[in-house]
Order: sequence, then structure tokens, then C-alpha cells
Amino acid sequence: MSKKYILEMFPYPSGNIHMGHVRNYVIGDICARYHKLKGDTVIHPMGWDAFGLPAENAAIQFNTHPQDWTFSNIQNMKSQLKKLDLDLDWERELATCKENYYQYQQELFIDLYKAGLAYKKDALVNWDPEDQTVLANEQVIDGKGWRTGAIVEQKVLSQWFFKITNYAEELLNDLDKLTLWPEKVKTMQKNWIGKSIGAEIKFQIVGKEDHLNVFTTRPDTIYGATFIAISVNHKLVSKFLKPNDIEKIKNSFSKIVDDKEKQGFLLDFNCKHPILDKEIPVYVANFVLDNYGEGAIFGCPAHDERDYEFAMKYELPIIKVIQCTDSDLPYTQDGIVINSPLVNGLTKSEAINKIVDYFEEEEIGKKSINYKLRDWGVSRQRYWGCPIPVIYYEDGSFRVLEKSELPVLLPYDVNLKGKGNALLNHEKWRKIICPKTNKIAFRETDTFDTFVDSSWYYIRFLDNKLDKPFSIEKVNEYLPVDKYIGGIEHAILHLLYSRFFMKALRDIYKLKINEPFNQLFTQGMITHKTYKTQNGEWVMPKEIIFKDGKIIRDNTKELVEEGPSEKMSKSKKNVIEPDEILENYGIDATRFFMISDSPPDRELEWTDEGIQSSKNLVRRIERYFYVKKTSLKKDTEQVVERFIYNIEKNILNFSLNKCIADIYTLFNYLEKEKIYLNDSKISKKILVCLYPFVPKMSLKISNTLFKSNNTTNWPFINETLLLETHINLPIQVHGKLVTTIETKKGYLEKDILKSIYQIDKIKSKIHDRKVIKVINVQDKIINIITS
RNA sequence: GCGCCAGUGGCGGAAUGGUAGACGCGCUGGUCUUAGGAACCAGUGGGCAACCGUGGGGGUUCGAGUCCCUCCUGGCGCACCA
Repeated sequence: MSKKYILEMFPYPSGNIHMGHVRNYVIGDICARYHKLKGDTVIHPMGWDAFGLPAENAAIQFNTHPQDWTFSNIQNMKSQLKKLDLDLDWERELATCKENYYQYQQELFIDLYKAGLAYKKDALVNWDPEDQTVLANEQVIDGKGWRTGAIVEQKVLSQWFFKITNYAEELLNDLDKLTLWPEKVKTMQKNWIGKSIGAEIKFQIVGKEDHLNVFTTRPDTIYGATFIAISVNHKLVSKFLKPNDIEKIKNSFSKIVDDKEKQGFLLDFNCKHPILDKEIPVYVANFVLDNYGEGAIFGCPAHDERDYEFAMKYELPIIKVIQCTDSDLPYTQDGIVINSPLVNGLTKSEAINKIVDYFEEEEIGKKSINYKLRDWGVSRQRYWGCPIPVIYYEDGSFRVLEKSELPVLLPYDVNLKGKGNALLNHEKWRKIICPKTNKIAFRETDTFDTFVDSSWYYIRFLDNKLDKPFSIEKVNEYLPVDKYIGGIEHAILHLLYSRFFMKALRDIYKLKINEPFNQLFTQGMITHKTYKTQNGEWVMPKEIIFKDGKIIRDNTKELVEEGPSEKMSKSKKNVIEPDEILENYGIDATRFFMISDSPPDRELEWTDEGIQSSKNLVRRIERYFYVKKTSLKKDTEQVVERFIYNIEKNILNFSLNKCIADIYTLFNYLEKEKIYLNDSKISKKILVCLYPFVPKMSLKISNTLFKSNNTTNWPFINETLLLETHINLPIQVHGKLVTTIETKKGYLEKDILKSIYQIDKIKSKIHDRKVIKVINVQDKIINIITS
């Protein structure tokens, strides 16, 4: 007996479950039920990702409160989930917006802070000046606030960060250990972490005390450096340029339409080339990223496309330092180094090593590793989130609260219709007397990014009522999650943050767990045909009728055009409501259809024919079991054993569509051979196998036939019955199939060849040629080669 | 532009390098009727046939949907990452 922690990504309580949830949870439920039948200790919890912006928006729109709205949605969605016959551990339920969840998150924050993994720094945010609030990137549309339409400003705010970059290397390396994750997700995370190995090089500014550092992956091209380019946000820019001039540069940059077009402003100082006795100009350039590397680069136009483009525009010298022809410029591939006295004749990697060694000796540079991954900003200027347990004094200093001072509860009485963060405006909640210093203090009014909530919920599930975040023993016993099932849209952020959390908590609490999710399965989305009227109005599928080969909107008689199948979305009105489907087709057919028509990791197109044929299958199976018993054929047991074997194999592979094929194959056989099993032992076995897929129907039939339910063990497979004794042996001539013969397994080659040569088809194929070779793959195939 | 994945009947999809198209949908013909969102039977890659068929072209192999090279098409991700 082993433990199986099977988890589906918990939903945001938006109000109603949608078909995507149904598919997600049915897939997980089939796994969970299978493992229970196998006798495993199964953990299969469900909860609510309950903080977040939609609740605040809904509260304003419907004149309610985020908490009331959220709780009522949870209640509704829970009742919807119960209709799906999901075998969930409801006693483990949690909602991240409840005190007994988020107060422990506040504890974890304190631990992270003490471990040096949480810190404060100034950072740019999207600021909506009209609403006086911060917007998420996806709420900024064409540079304007999604709700107000006001032009969004970049504003510097002091924000809390988690030091995920401390774990960049481990997060990257451990991807290789996640053998049961989709390659695609691992690739995306790898790119997101974005490790590059290179060098940091110091450029002295001529005539000044200052220097600047650049990061490069191509130190071998240092002799070809003909300019320096820095970001407009580089600290030297604000040091040497007047605010007015900086503003002008920024304006000029923002006016560029083609965002790839290069623009630069020459500064009135030069840098000294680190090796050559020459000076090179310094530009402020729009294509230099200020948040990557040092926010500064050296330009080597001969061997970098961007630098080349820039050099052409500003007529800067182009010096070849890698062997190539002029027509190849910019030449960015590997090659032999030239025009570089220290490293001439070397290959790229040899030259890199030698140059870096030289820099280190001369103390003008060093080997350096850079990551695209940035620290995780977790502050949100929002009411409906977990309060960050920090207070500020009037002198600007702050104190992270002690665990004994927790929880910091969200106040219920807030005004969400005012401008800005409701917590900031809640003077009574905000202003306190610090119990330690007796000084006036103000609470942190930012709340956590909701990705913090979802970074450890799978841990809290193990003991959702404990008076601390988690029990170390249970974490070590039940983690990692064995199968984690959810959408590909969480490939990066949620999964990376969770991996970071697991590792950080491991280090703080000395846990034995390195990774939170052993196997990740990303299910495909559900699509549906789209329908549009002539004037471009979307039409719901249930509004249309088919008449005389045309599609018509029933109530208005407008002509409707059918569009491609797309992800179900409210805006395109191609949504199918789970409640209606359950009403019309029942839970068993719905569950069958969720896995019928495509492999679970691919998209599933919703069709009326699809759900209907699932319904027909349900009825067919039910009908079958109630027919009066007949006797078995000699291969019946073998067929059933093979069915059990295949179902099991296909559940374990997540090839659930093949399970449906197995079910059809079995019943096709039984009905064609007129074998009816009724209340036989074999029926019992089959019903157990059906149970993970259609528990309601399986139980109903079991109760009728056996007066008992069938939550018994998964059938033991008699492996000897799986073995075939007779086979259909394909016979090829020159690798082409000519015929098949029925034979016993373990035939002797020379015996079987005798009879093969008697077959007319074979005779005519071989004709008068000589057989020069026979390939006998025992019990598989025979291939005859002639001259 | 870079990276990843995929291309198989009318459609969704099956095939540890060994009988391509399992299974389903749809379609065709038939049966039955307590007319149902049924059910049952037969058929269904193309071609009259020999044969031809897994996006195109090469290659490896006794044998390729599967492995290698190359091109085309589609989807997803990243996108000035120095």
C-alpha cells in the first residue's frame, strides 16, 4: 500500500464552474478512484483560491462585499462540484481568504523574512492616476487603464519582494529531475529562468572617477567593441544628465513606432577600451534593457545584429574579430578569432576562457552568470488579499510583526468605492499603537499577490485545521503531490512560485521535500464552434437551428455563420453550461464525454454528437447488464482479463480516451458473441473497472445485481490468461505484407516455412526467384527475401 | 526572428521499428418498433483491378507513420535577454 496525493488545481470562486473545471476534475477523479480501488492511501482535496481582484470589482458592481460575494460563490460552486460525483476529501477543504488560512501565510512570511528571503525595495508599477491604484500588466491595455481609460503611469513604489533568484540555479537544475513533467512546461520554465554564462567587464570613464559594468556572453569579441550603450534608467544617466534632458530622451524613445528601431543619444564622455589603448563613445540607447544584466552593453557591430544595426545608423566603426566575409556581417556564429592579439587563432570558447582569465588577472572583469528571472514582487495595492504583517513608524522605519501578534485580519467595514486602496483609506484599521514601542504606527496596506496563496495550499491541505502552517511530519510523509492536474496556463508563474516556496520552506524547516509536484499533467482546453450573425454579433449555440442547410438564429430568424472551434468563452458565447448538460444527459454521460473524443492533454471539441454518443454508451452498458445470463465462450475470460489490463495501463498513462475505446471493444465483443454476464463474478470485475469513470452507474448496477456496492478492490489480473497461445502471423515478401496465417505461438521456423511455401499467394510472389534470406521475428512476423 | 510541439480516412483519433487506420463520430444500405436524443444487422482510406496510400523530397533498415537529413504547413511559447 502506498500513498497517492492527487491534486487538481483549485478554482477561483468566480460564481460558477465551467466545462474546463469539469474536465480537469473528472480526469483527477478517475485517477483518485482508481488508486483507492488499488488500496492506496489517497489524498484528494479541494479548496478555493479565494482572494483576488474580481471580488472587489464585483462588490462595486453589484453593491455587495468581496467576502459575501466570495462565500456565496464558494457555496454555489461546491454544490455544483458535488453533482459531478467527485470523490473529494471535503474535510480538507480550505479557502485562502479565510483567517485560518491566511494567518498561517503571514507566519510563513515572517519565516521567509527571517531567512532573508523577503525584502523591500523600490520598484516600478503601473499606476492608474484616476483610480489611484496599481494595475496588473494584463489590466493595462494599449497603455491605458482597462476600467478608467486613463493613461497609465510608471510609478516608483516601495514593494515587498521574495528572493526567488536565490534559487534560480536550483530551480533550473531540478527541472531535469522532473521526469514526469511535460517537456514543454520545463522548456518554458527554463527560458523564463534564462541563465546565461558570460563575463562582467569594467569600462573606465575617461576623465572621471566613475566606471560602468557591462554583462556580455561574448567576451571573445571585446577587440571588436566600438561603442558602449546604456539604458536610459542607468544610474550614470541620472548622475550626469539633467532631469530635463532625461525626460527629452524618454519622450523621444516613446515616440518610436516600430519598437525594434534603434535610437541613441551620444553622451559627452567616452569610455576607455579595457585592452586597447583607445576611447569609445557612450550612448543612451533605447534597445538596452535596464532590467537585465547591468543595464549596459558594449557594442560589437561586426558580430551582433542589434549592434550592427545601431552602428550602421550612427556610422560607427565595424571591426571584424571573428573570421568571416564582409557579406556575412553581422556574423554571429562561432569561428576563429582574428584582429585580437591576445586570442588570435582561437575558437570562440577557447577565446572566451582566455579573455576572462586575463580580465580576472588584470582586475577589469570577471566570469559572471546572469538570469532573466527576477525577484518576485508580491505587494498588491488591493483590499481583497492577505495583509502583509508589517507596521511602519512615523520616522519611516518598519517592523515585521512577531508571530504572537498575528493574525492581521482584514477589516470587513471598508469603502471600496473610494479612490485607491480601501485599506489605505481605512484610518481606524491602519493606525495603531505599536505594543512594543508604544509609538504610533501604521499597518502595511499592501496585500499579497494571490500567487502567494496558491504557492503552498497543497501543503495546507495535509492538515487544514492545524494551529500552525503545517506539520513537518505530514509534509515529509505525504509530499510531493503525486499527480498534479491543471491547465497549461500555469506553466510558469504558479508552478515556478510553488517550486520556490517548497525549496524555501525546505531550507527553513529542514524538510525532506525538494519539489512539490512529482508528476504534472496539463489537460487541454474545451473548444466549441462559434456562431456569428451577418453583422458580427456572437450567437449562443443553443439559440441556433439548422434549416434547409442553413444556420438560423431561432428567435430572430437571422442567418448565422459557423466559425471555427475555439476555446469556450463568454465573449464569443460558445459556452456550454455544466448544469444544463448534467440536467439533460446525466453525470455518467458527462464524465464519459470529458475523456472520450481526444487524449486528455489535447483540446476537446464539444459536439452534440459526442455527448449524445456518451449517453448512448451509458444506456447500452446498463441495458447489457440486465439481460439474462448466458454461458461463456472459451475466450471470454481472456478478453475480460485483457480489458482489465488495458484499462489499468491506460489510466496510469492518462490515456483516458483509450479507456473509452477499451470499454467499447469489450462490449462489442460481449454483445456480438451474445455473452451476457448478469450477476456473474465477471460482471463484478467489469463493474469495478467502470467505477472510476462512471461511479454512479456502476454503483447502481452493482446494487441491483448483487445487492451490494462495488467499492471493492481492483481485480487481480491473472497474467497467464493474458498470454495468447494462437496468433495471426503476418507473412511478408520483401517487407510487404502478402498474407497472414494462423499458428501456434512458439512455432519452429523450418516447419512453418514449409507450409508458407505452399500458399498460392506466396508462391506467385516468389515466382521463380530464389529465396536468399528469411527474417523470422519469432511470433511476430516473417519476411522472405528473394534474389 | 528564436525555441518547442504537431501534420495519419469526411471528422476526433489508435498503432514497444514488424498486419496502418483500433475505438468513436459521420455516412450508405437494411431490420425492428412499447416512434426513441432509440436499438439491431451489414458496409465504409483510394482504385474496376493489378496496386496505391500516414504533409513533400531524400536516407538508414529485411521492414519506416515511427529513426536521421531537408523542405512545406499549422499551433503554442518567448521575443532587442547582450
